[in-house]
Amino acid sequence: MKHSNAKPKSANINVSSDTSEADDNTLSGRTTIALREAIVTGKIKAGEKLNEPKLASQYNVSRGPLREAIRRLVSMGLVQHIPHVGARVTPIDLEHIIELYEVREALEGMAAGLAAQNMAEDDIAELRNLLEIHRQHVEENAGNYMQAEGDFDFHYQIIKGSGNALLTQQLCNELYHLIRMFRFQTSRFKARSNRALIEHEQLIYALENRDSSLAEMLMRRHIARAKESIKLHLTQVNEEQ
Amino acid sequence: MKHSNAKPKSANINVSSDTSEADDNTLSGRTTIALREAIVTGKIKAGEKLNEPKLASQYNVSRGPLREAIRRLVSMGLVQHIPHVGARVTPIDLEHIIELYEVREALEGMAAGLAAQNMAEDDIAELRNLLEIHRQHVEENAGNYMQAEGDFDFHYQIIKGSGNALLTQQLCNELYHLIRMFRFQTSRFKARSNRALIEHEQLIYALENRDSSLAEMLMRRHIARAKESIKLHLTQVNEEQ
DNA sequence: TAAAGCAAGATTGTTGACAATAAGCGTGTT
DNA sequence: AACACGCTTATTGTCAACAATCTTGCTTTA
Repeated sequence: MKHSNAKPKSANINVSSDTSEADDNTLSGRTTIALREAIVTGKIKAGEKLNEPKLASQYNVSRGPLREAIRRLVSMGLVQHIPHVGARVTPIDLEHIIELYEVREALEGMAAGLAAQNMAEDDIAELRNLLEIHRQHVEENAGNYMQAEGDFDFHYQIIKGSGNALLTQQLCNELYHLIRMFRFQTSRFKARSNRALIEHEQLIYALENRDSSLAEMLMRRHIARAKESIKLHLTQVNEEQ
Repeated sequence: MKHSNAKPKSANINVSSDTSEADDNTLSGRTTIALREAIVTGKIKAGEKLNEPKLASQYNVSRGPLREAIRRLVSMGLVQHIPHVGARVTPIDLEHIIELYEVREALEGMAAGLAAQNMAEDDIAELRNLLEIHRQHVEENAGNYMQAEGDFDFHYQIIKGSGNALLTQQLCNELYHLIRMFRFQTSRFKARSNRALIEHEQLIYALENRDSSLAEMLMRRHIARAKESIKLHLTQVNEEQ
């Protein structure tokens, strides 16, 4: 919720509004969101232990709701839990990231293909607007940060456009925050902004023409390229050390 | 756990052993498994409400562990939960099933492609044994029930062979039980046994030849065909009513 | 000196009671 | 007679205390 202040309004329409979390007006629900954001943004660092009594007093709740929050984050993959030992924030290494991008490639590829079949004309037109906003941002700010969030909006819209609720659930509620966490941890690597814009434009073209297999192929390549880019950057970093 | 008694040993090596559930020696862990099986096998019917005090006394646990079990099943998609209202077993309709098979097509397609690259020779050889066992069962029993469980073993092995832990987690721990629940509810439609055997054999061939794109394509078609078969059967049923 | 065992402390798992919310039912009003 | 309001009851959400388990540091022994 914090980072959305500085964003342009139109680029923020759907990211945090329809994830069915605002209406969770229960203590454990709110604690889940608060804890999740703390972990994703790095306020609680990767590998750090989650001490129940400590965190409970910190968030002004009892251990009950806090435990429930932790379990939900476990099911998202943000936290690892060992019985009778405790929970700690999932430490992410290169291998995890690659696995994540392979799953995204499969899932979002399918989503793009379905979106080409099912997405409403208006929603595709909306994607073009989004693309223009992103283009402006890249030109103005030399493409950092905003681009990442804007990129999410773009993917988000296409996933929703697939019309597959399970697919949307898996990507937007489960894996989404894992991706966010990773991006926060490796936010030093931005690049690929212009390239991504071109790939997004091609994708919109495929959607407009209702070309399902092309849309799927473009999305898969788009994500596969991002994966390769990350692999390259991160292995370089490892070699430096 | 019940159905594994009658199965041949080699076909049961990995289904319920390495899902990291046997070692969850905590009350909530055991309750999760018990409740999950009750839901999957239909002892608790689809759409039925989960009353916490009632179930707690039924499973001889307090409400705490039981609530935790329910939340885990929610994250698996087996149960739906509304704050301050309660939890009920997810009612499955045709649309849900189609969505599930689309996700499987994407995920297992990717898994097959990766398995062609990463799977150990011995494990591929083991698949051939599995196939022969299945073939015998189809011949002997005119292909019912066993085939479904045997089919799982086959897919299970390939998914694990992908070497992608996240992919395996998503399919074998999250979606797997949703598929099982659906199959229990629609167990009247068996068919496709011979066809499935042929498709499995082709898939093994692709894996043996390390042909990644062929393996992916065959797996996707295999699942897409199963989807179409179900769609056909279930729409027929609806028309009858 | 190093390794094994033991004991104290801290942490997680579990329980039953209390508070808050929603559903169902009856009554009263238009 | 139908609708709306409020009360009762059942159910979920939350809490704080208790039990079981693990970790840690120290002592003891080979």
